[in-house]
Amino acid sequence: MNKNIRTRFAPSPTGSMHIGNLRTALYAFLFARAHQGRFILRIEDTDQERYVDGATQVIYNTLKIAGLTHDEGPDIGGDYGPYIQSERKNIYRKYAEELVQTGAAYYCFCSKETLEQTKTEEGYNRRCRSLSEEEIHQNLVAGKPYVIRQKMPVEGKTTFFDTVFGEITVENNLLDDQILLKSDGFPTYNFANVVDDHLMQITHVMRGSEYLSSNPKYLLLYQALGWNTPEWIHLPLILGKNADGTVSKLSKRQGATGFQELIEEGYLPEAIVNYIALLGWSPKNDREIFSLPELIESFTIQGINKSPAIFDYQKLDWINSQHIQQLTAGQFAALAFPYSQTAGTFLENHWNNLAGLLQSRLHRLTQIPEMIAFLYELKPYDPELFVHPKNKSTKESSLQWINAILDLLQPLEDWTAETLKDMLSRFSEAHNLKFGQLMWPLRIAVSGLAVTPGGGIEIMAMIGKEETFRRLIYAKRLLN
RNA sequence: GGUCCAUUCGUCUAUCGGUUAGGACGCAAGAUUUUCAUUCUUGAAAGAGGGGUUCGACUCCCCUAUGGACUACCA
Repeated sequence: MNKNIRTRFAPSPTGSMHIGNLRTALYAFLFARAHQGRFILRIEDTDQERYVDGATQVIYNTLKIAGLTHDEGPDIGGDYGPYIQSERKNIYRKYAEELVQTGAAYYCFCSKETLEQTKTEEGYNRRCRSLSEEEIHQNLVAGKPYVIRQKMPVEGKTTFFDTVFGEITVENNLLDDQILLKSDGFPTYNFANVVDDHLMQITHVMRGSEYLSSNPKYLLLYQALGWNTPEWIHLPLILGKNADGTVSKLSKRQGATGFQELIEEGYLPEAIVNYIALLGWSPKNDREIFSLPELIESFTIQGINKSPAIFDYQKLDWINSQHIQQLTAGQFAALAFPYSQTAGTFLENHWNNLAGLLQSRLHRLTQIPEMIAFLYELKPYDPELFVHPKNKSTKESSLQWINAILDLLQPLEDWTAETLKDMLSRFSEAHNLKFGQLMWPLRIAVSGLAVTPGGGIEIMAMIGKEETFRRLIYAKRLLN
């Protein structure tokens, strides 16, 4: 085991944290932790136009909530800082100039407009490759804006090795002279990334496979600078399913794609982490439910898959329900309570009881309000609900039993689930009734719903005697 | 268009030349439960197509098809 392993997560502060980015962070984190290595956070804010205020804070928050703690970063420092690229501006210039000196890069004075116009011409962006020393000098002293471009070899091939995808070879003449340093003095991602990964001594570079096709350029850059290359580990993409059944890069249209949005939809952070870990990685056994420490224990590079994965909300729902059920009753009650805040004090008295009923039937915390709304207010319902063949329940039998129950419970003082259960089961025995035949109409009457958290007795106990009678009488009228 | 990559049930995946191709979500049926849910049992459901290599291919090679990514002074 190599204890010097260093991985990094290098997001751009552009707003919300996309699920795909979070998964990249997760894998880099898991790999570092699994090998007692270090996990570094670096902010790539080289695009002045896309900068979003407060976005860096979103990154910190997301990593924190997800449990992906970093060992070095802008907020906590480290030996290889600064960890924000905008604060490293002159570092990139130095290396870019060095590349110009060694002939691996060159000044380009073409304006964006000229390039746009000549886009169809072959080699349109290589015009400045063959500028004479004199021309370059003149342009420079004239203060003409310029960028620095990487000079790609015109012949031969470049081959690199990726741990997941294997050996990949491309023809050098297909590589374009990408910009390393922009005219505003900032580096491009393509350059800053290479420089920083080297300077920060990153040993394993993990990133989405959308970068696979530009990797030859990075290899050439490492070679031109005389640096050793890191191990490249490209990750399969996460795709989403469209309404028409086609598949494309996961986007808003297909549902929540940001970590924060998923949290708002009622998913637990540990469930989201668990699910995205499984999108593109497999533990090679049948296990599916993992905590973060368990993921660290199981994670291996060999388990990373090559083919893209489609984000499936149904499976996320299931994983979320599993994590909800693993919560202790106390944890769940505390977590779920804010979602129950739709009405007054009545609920607080029964909250623990109700929470217990909810815990095993939830996929998302946000389902709580709709599931418990009937407790506060009985909505008008269809009397056909009383009909349930499996419980031998008809509208006639329902009316009969509701009448009988009204009489039976009229004198009851001790209105608790235990007593109710006791009285009702004795009643059903005495009348030679299947319990369901009695309970079906009761539950419908007190809830007005076919599906409820808890059975009729629990509901009756929670809403109290007075409300129970009010609802039973309402049902009676409905059935008459 | 060009380049690169990918292709096992609807979805996530296991299989690293020899398996009745396994698991999970979802779906269906059944059991349990005072309903629903939970839990349990069972079922339907897959190697894109065509060529090779091999005693033997899901697995290796080639072609085709399909899908995706890249092709920015964005990352």
